[in-house]
Amino acid sequence: MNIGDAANQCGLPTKTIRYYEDIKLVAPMRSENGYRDYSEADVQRLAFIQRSRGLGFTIDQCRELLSLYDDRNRASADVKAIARLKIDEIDAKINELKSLKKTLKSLVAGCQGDDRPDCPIIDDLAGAISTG
Amino acid sequence: MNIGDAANQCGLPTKTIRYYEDIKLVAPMRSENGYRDYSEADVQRLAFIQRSRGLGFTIDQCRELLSLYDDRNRASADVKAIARLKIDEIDAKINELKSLKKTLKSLVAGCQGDDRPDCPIIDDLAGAISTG
DNA sequence: TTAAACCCTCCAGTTACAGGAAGGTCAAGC
DNA sequence: GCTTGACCTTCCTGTAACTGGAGGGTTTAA
Repeated sequence: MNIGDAANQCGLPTKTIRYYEDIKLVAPMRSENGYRDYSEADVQRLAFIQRSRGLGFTIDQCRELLSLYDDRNRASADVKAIARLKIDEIDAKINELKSLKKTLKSLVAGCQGDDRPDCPIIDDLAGAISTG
Repeated sequence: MNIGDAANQCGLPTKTIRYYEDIKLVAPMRSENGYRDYSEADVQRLAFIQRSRGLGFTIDQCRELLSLYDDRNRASADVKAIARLKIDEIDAKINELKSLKKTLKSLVAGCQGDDRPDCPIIDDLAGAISTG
């Protein structure tokens, strides 16, 4: 099938699919007219990538997952390890964001928020010791 | 002072400082030998950016904050609004990550994690209906 | 005088695509 | 047979916010 139909089936834009071919995640056949020709397996592979990306895996992690997907003898422990790593990454990111939020909230709480120029947020960013 | 000293004082790499000049966040004088020459005000400005970036503000938001920092007649409400916006963005990102984490955790929980190929994580990514 | 430690500009690479130009192909309708 | 529009192709550029490196000039200390 042509790239447009493949795109409809896997839920990825054609641009993205061509990009994935560029970086060698998928390798469809070519028709005589030069058009890409996707098999069902190709589309499933694309859908696999789409879901993995949606879960926050990077392209490199997708590549690793794909090689496990391809490997009929893989150990499920290998897959689990990658997923666990991702969970740890997500946790770290969440904690970082929480800490940022806390700081920002305390700055916002200390700011009058009126039409006067007095602003502890700016003072803090400028390096002054905030009194809040 | 030269860029190296400025870098030490504001906590940014020289590469980054030059980049900030490129995108017109700071505009130091030049010495006769062509070297950048930073005033105390320049360094404070750089430190301001460094703290803002550290709090997760984008460069564009930093630009906005800087214009408020420069404006002695600004309303603190304007600053507060930007900070609030950032808090909302952070909240959205946290929620998204939490949801991803939840999905991944349930997948990991369903996976045996041994040396057998049977793996519900891969099955799920491949689009099969997981039995877990 | 020479070596190290600075400084300069410019170019390429990073991540994961998106947008657009310029052109070939195909199916439908007149 | 011809045109129109919807496809498809490749190639180039841009995004965010830098980082690394090449190739070269300057300053400072020994």
